[in-house]
Amino acid sequence: MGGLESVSSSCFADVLSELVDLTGNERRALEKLEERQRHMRRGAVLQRENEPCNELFVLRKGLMMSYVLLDDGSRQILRFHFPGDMLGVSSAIYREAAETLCALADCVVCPFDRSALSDLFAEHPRLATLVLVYTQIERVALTDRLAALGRTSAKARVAALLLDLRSRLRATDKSVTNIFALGLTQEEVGDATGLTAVHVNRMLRQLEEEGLIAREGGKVTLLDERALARAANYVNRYEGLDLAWIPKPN
Amino acid sequence: MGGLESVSSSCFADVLSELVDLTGNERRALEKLEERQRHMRRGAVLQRENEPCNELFVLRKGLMMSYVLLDDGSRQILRFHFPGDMLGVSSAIYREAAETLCALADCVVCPFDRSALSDLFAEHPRLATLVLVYTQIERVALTDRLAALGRTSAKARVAALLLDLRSRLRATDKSVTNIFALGLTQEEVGDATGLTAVHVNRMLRQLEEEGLIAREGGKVTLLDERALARAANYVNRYEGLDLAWIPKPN
DNA sequence: CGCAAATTTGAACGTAGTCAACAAGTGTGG
DNA sequence: CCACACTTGTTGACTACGTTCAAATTTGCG
Repeated sequence: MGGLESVSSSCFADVLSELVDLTGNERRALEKLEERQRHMRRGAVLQRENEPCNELFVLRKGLMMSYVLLDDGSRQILRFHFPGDMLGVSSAIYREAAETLCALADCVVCPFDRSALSDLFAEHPRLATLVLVYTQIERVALTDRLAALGRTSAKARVAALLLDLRSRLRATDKSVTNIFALGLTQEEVGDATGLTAVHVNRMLRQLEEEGLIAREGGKVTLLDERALARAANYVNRYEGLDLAWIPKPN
Repeated sequence: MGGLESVSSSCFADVLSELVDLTGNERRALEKLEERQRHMRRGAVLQRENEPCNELFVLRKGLMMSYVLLDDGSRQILRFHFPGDMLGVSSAIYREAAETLCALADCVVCPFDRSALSDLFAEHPRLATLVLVYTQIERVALTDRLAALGRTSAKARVAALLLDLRSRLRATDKSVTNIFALGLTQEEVGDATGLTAVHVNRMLRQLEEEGLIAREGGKVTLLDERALARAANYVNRYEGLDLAWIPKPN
């Protein structure tokens, strides 16, 4: 995908360094979390809801999702995960995982022990603050989706998903423009937006008929981002941060 | 409400000490976050969406909620906040608040500066881990609601709200039984569950007709908690924790 | 007591779900 | 290379859950 990728030894450090400049020591400490690697095929499950989970992960390559199953068999996708994301933090505090982690494409993940987190914080308190900041950005993304599911139309939710996926794809791959492969089935889009696959199909068609998007060969083109964002109540949560209060490294 | 309340000098420390035993030093450090107090009347706004927010808060007394407004004017309540909760963490990382914090009853809150968090983590790394654990319990509660809004019926959402409110009330006040005042209008229940006030009313009536709850004088009685939990896919997220990996204090 | 807010109920409507059938891809093994 | 199975996408007809609108009633409170 578009030339050489600079392969850092810590994907998570790359994400955090978008927030503040990291010191060499901090980088090296983060690299320890990604010493081990595990390859996964599309469809493979890394962690299953209600099963013991002793590890956390950094996603190094690929695309994953976390979801829960309700007892009528329906599925709610909670979050899509991109390279550099830390996975399984919320499950790590329970005896049994709160959500399932599943690969949507061939992936590379780096597993690490829960205690590695406390160790990290003990030696690098500023990283503790940054990890908290990272999890809170996720929290705001989750509450945005909560509001979307609770209070917006089917069309708005689908539009919001398209915008969000595109901007998160671009965060890891600058070459992504307004045309991209979404890499999800309509069923998966439905499970993320709280809709049926049938209705997702209708909403995509409607967005297409209104000239907001185009579709061809599994690729989506965002034709009118302004109108999409308006239809979707979309806010990019990676902008507008204020981290000036985080102390300089010692 | 039911006798003398043990007034600790840090409500948040009380919450964390449900997770692990705190040292005297840790407690004293947490007390610093609650040195200042501010009283608020029911309906008062502590922080408004899209306005600058320089502070975080610990809720010491009362009941609050956080919500967002969509541009069609509808409201989504994100979370109810009880004594001992830390508020405004996610907004503190932005220049402008991501959500509004509003008092549902007369409240006492303790404001503190964002930098107090980094300072706390620098001196007490174990508290950094505990704060992370605290925010992740909240995360799981949010994803439970995300799944409820996306995939469950109106009746299930209302039932889940009743169960959740009761168990969280009881967490701060052990005298709460299966009968309690919910302290919310049906409109507020609707804004939390993604329903209209009218439909909330019908769902409450239906739960009543089915013998799952009783209502009288603004108080709700949970008559059949088992059946309610079944109807609601309810999981108590304050159980099942595993924090044995957190190191002992030095 | 009198007013405003909250609750309750009914009727009509509309968004999204369900069910079903078919088309278009996608991958596999013969 | 094709036949086959299987997943995914597409479309239509019908259903139903929850909304909207409106009006009456109850509750809380100054």
